[in-house]
Amino acid sequence: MPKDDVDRLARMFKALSNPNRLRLFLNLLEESKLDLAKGRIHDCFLVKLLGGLELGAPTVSHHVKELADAGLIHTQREGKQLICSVDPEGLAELRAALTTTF
Amino acid sequence: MPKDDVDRLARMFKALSNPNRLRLFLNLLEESKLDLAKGRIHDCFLVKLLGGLELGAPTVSHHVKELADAGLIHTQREGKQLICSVDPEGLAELRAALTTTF
DNA sequence: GTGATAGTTTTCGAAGTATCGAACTGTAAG
DNA sequence: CTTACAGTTCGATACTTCGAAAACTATCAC
Repeated sequence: MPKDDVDRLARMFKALSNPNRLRLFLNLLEESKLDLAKGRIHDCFLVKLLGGLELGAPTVSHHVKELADAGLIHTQREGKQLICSVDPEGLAELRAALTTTF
Repeated sequence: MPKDDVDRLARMFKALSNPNRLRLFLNLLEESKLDLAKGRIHDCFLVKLLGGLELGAPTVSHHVKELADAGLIHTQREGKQLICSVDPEGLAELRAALTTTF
């Protein structure tokens, strides 16, 4: 595998290496799953993603940025709120890297 | 997902978050794949896994320990050498966490 | 025993990370 | 215009991590 690919992969894994950040991502993933039942990709407010994590606003903002920079989630403003969604391509890359005939 | 599970997952991701360590793991994964053709789980010397990585022995030793502690690989001594193999359960956990109906 | 090989432990400095509080920037509502 | 809300940026602090050098341990060959 080319060095650049390994580096990008490592960056994704790093984004998931912090428990709080991982929780954010898993919550979003779970929301996406639920929402697929309704036939569309789900978007989610930040507040909703926190789900009991006791973190300050600046910290959350930082974590969301890390996930976005790593290519794992997508964000967009909608009025006052920030809407997050899982980036399907990033997720697919992760899964592909871990998939073997093993 | 329970906090303990999230923490253990985060630890696995952290083990893969360093490019050099990720390369070690991917090399081992690749070796495992090749060897499945011969019908057994593959073991591999450290030296072989390095594959051009320019790292000192202490650094490699440290990385291997991190991967083992995270539950991603299994190690055992064989004479002078250390034999590494992928831990199938750890790998399965990772994959399960990233697998959705998404 | 000696020497060589393969890996480990300890320790260090440089660099990076997590979290927070305070101050700031939109955006919507009144 | 003012207030409140949602998130961001900045700066500080405490902590972690990567990689290396030096010294160590364990194993094999002689």
